[in-house]
Amino acid sequence: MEKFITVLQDIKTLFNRSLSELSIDCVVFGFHDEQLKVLLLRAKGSDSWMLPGGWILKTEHLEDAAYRILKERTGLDSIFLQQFHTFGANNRYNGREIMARLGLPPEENFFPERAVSVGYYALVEYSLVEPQIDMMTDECRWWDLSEIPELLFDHNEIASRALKALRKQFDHEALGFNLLPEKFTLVELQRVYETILGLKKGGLDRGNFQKKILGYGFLERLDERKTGGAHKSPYLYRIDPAKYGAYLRENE
Amino acid sequence: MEKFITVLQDIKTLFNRSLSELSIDCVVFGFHDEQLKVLLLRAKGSDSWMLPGGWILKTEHLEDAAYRILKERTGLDSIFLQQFHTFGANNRYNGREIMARLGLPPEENFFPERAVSVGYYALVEYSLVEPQIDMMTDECRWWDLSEIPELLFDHNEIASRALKALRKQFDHEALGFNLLPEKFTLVELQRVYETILGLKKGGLDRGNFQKKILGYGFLERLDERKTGGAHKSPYLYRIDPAKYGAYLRENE
DNA sequence: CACCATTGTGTGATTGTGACACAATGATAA
DNA sequence: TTATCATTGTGTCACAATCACACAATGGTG
Repeated sequence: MEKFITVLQDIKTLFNRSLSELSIDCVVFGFHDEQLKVLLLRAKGSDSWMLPGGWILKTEHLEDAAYRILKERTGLDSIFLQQFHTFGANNRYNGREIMARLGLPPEENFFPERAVSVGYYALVEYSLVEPQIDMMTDECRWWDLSEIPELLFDHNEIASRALKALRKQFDHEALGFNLLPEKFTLVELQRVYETILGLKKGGLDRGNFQKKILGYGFLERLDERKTGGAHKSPYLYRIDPAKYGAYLRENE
Repeated sequence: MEKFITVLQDIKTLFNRSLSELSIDCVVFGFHDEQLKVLLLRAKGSDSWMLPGGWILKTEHLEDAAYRILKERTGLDSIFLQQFHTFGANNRYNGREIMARLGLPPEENFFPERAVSVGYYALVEYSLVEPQIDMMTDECRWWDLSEIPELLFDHNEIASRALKALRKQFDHEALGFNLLPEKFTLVELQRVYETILGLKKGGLDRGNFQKKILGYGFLERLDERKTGGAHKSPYLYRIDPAKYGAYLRENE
């Protein structure tokens, strides 16, 4: 139990430098094994999982806080990050109940009475992420989207709204490559779209998908091909930053 | 100057019952004279205008607070309301500077050091609104969207992002009738769309517009027609709530 | 070196959208 | 009463976008 007392001290120090009524929660999406993944943290000394999140320093821009929190959890600097909703139910969580679930004495409750949380979702390249715990957690790892357990607070709702917002944005913007390495094949990109849209493998017509994506005009076909499969080897593509910038300016 | 002292007392009382680091700002859209309008407030004893907004009671759900604030300004109970962005720049405003602009002594500054604001936009029926001032303001009235002056705080940015969010949502959802009376003609609805999308009168093809809107299947054509024009009189339509509900369930 | 899974690319059918046409009809005014 | 006019309700047609499918090309496998 001593370790919790140290943790409590650390948390209180951070808390005093931060806004007390507002927090940030992040839904970090990754893509691996043809599956959409979400980064979750296991609260210290418990079996309860939660989204990565944190507080906003008193002098810190909201968005900067979100980037900082993500950097702390993933080690990544440049991340596709999108604010999608602010969660303000007055019963979003019950500090004493959470303390109990964490095996801590409820009367020591350090969670603020009430906190509103700004939700962000992030798209990251799975292989570059090195999940890192923070002082409130014991474990940080990827979960399959379909296997997310019951989470602390209102984090299940936040995660499901993030997915909904992501799908909506996917319908209108080209974002899929944020989840892939720098070089990728068009079929890999197609799997990303199928997974996010909730379709089965091959749910999108390959020919039509390629025509559509290439029609955007910001993908650059490399001379390189991906080898290793027992079949014709596909071209690798990457984003042409200049053309992608032009595309964004025209369509945003 | 005494009146400000009373006001300060009232504000402090309210402030103590509310969250201190978080506020709400609302961009209220109305439609009149084939123009999109926004509801603005003039700060007490000054020429500076601002968006209607307010604080969230400590026990109040964020969304309930938004509805309450809108009810206080418009007198309306049932309103189309949409959260669109949370504004968290660390320099969103400077309390002392604002005090000066209001003709108040900067050292009496009662604005909190830092506040994050949740932005909502509302669509209301213009004719039903009775603009009402609050204790911080002298005047509340509609402004033409194109004539919005320089506003206090970051309210110009909030208003312009609200419009952007509104346009985006209009592209994908049928919302126009929220700005019209219960019964309306299809051409009236067309004017709403043209205005919001920034097109000129007739910018949308009448025939195609009607086919598209009626294709949604939730408009009910009444036996009534709108008379008064020196021409063939158009049918009146209204939303069929059951069919609209079904439409929302299918498309949301 | 034949086979296979998959790729690159094309084609024709279907659907959706945009531009336009025209008869029908309230009000207006001779 | 009736001709006129602006506007409405509705239909047509061309074009573009999307969809479903086809087939030759090819890297690895056995």
